[in-house]
Amino acid sequence: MKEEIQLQDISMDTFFEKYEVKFKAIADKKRLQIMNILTQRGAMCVCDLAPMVDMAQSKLSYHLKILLDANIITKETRGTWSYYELNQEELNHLLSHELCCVFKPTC
Amino acid sequence: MKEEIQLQDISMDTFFEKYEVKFKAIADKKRLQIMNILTQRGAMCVCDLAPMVDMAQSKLSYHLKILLDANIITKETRGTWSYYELNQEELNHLLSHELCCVFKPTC
DNA sequence: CTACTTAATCAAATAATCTTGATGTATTAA
DNA sequence: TTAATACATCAAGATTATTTGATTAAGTAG
Repeated sequence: MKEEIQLQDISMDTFFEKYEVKFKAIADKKRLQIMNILTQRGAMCVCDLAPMVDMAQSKLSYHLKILLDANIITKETRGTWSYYELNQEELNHLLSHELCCVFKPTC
Repeated sequence: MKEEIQLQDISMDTFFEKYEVKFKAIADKKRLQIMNILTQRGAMCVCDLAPMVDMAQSKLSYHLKILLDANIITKETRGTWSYYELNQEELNHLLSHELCCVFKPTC
């Protein structure tokens, strides 16, 4: 019995950690702004996104990596360009329907 | 026209800040664990919650304040006890239906 | 009143995150 | 080949967040 509870605790802990990463990724006004732009424009490369969010390239790459690691966005490299896009499925699992128009594609 | 865009930008900025606070509040495994317990047990006082999450009182109060300030939980003081409870309405506006059983009351 | 319980808050120490400018790598264009 | 563009990554410093133990305040019980 004790082992079962222990096992349960461990898996819940892993579960909480997983959501900590995801919520942490979207818990930033700049990253929410990035998500909002990707909601409206679809896939975008870093060089087009940078002026829209008024960020230096290295800073934008840093924030995009956080969203990417949390599986909030996806990345597709074509030539020397990297195109980033919202991960619609992931966001549907995470956010309310209400937030659809702002932070999730297909409103 | 420019003023309108400016105004729009300012309000979007406020909007992103608001969600930054809310997502930051739930972007922590300990606070997610607290929410999970409140989901299962309903309103609880600090002294009963503390041993369940294995936290010192001051630490738990700190985390509860973050959730309270973000309107994720509500507080009701009775005598010397403070009872904390999930804010169901707020969470429904924020999280997917899927997360209902874990982090939101009434599954 | 005194002792005890509950819980908020504070200050200091520690830890985590973010910003900045520079550097490296790959691709494209001349 | 050379120059330019796109973007990732790094290291240092700056900023925020968290933890800890102590203190305070308010309520309760004897």
